[in-house]
Amino acid sequence: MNATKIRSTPTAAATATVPPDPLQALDRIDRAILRQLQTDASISNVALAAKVKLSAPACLRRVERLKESGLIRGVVALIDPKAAGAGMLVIIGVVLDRSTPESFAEFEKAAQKVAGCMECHVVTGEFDYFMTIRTRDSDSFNRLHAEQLLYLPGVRQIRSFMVLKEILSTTKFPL
Amino acid sequence: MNATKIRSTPTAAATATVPPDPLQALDRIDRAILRQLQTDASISNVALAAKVKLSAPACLRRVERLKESGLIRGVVALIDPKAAGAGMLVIIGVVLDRSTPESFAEFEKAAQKVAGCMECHVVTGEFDYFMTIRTRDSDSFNRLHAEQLLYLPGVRQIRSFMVLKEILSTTKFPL
DNA sequence: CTTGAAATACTACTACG
DNA sequence: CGTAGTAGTATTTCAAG
Repeated sequence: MNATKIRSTPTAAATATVPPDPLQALDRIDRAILRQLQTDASISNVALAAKVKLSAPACLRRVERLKESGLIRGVVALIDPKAAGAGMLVIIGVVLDRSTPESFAEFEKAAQKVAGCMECHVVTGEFDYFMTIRTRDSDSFNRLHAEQLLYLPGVRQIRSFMVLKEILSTTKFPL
Repeated sequence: MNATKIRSTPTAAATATVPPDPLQALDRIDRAILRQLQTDASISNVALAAKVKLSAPACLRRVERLKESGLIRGVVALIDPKAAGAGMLVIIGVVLDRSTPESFAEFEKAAQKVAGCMECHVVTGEFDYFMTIRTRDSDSFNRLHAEQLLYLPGVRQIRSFMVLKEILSTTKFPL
């Protein structure tokens, strides 16, 4: 009955400089909503409301609040890579020649334009960047490698890890 | 005017054993739909129809066909990791002790249960697996590392690459 | 095989208690 | 938060290209 109070009445810990875990600050219903929308957001609001045992307007208000709060970053359609003819995934470790701000900036600008680049991250350790690239097959990757990757600015070394099997690839957040 | 014919009249190349590119087999409108839905799928069908200059029913039929064909794998809400208190991303390279089917199977089963594991892939090269894990901060990752990662079955070595900056992280497919 | 116009059923959304 | 009402949308039907 006062489960919703958790949202409206922050605890002492929640008001500290570093909130412990924003997701834990949500009540059971909000978490159920997020679980559902992360799995299938094409569900209608009335159906969602029924699932979480709430009236439609109340449910809609919660969804809108979750969006406005920024917790829900967006609602998107996911395309199946295989069906789209890009069944091959390659993870690439990149080492730059020089570790200067200009070198990093130049590389990042170019990396984002690489066809099929899904992720690009600056990392600690023996690599400067990790990128993941979706492409069709080894032929198309070889072409991409020879024509684009090897010409990325400031690159000393590129190491490719071909993905043989995708065990897990999710956008879902643990709740 | 016969742009739509591409869908209904496969070319000789498309009937070959390996279709060249399923996305190229789509007409301009289907691609516009996919572009929009990959960016924001919370748009109403009438608004989408207006954007692609089609009547609402025709637009809806196309969307449904794209879903039934499997090209659209699903529509989901994306949660902002930072807002969810999991602003830290770590990429992990794993080397197994033995390269036996049992060893791989056992590891994969356990790896999927690791809290915050977003991706897990078998790769070629100096690692057996790459995993990406979302967690809150270095403290929580350290805990995860000590309590879960080090106890994954059959692991010889784990190398962690902390993500310092996420340059690009997209679910969008190039169209 | 696809489209668009009209009609119906359902849903989102608002106002209010 | 829920109920009731209104506005707008999804969905079906059907005629036409």
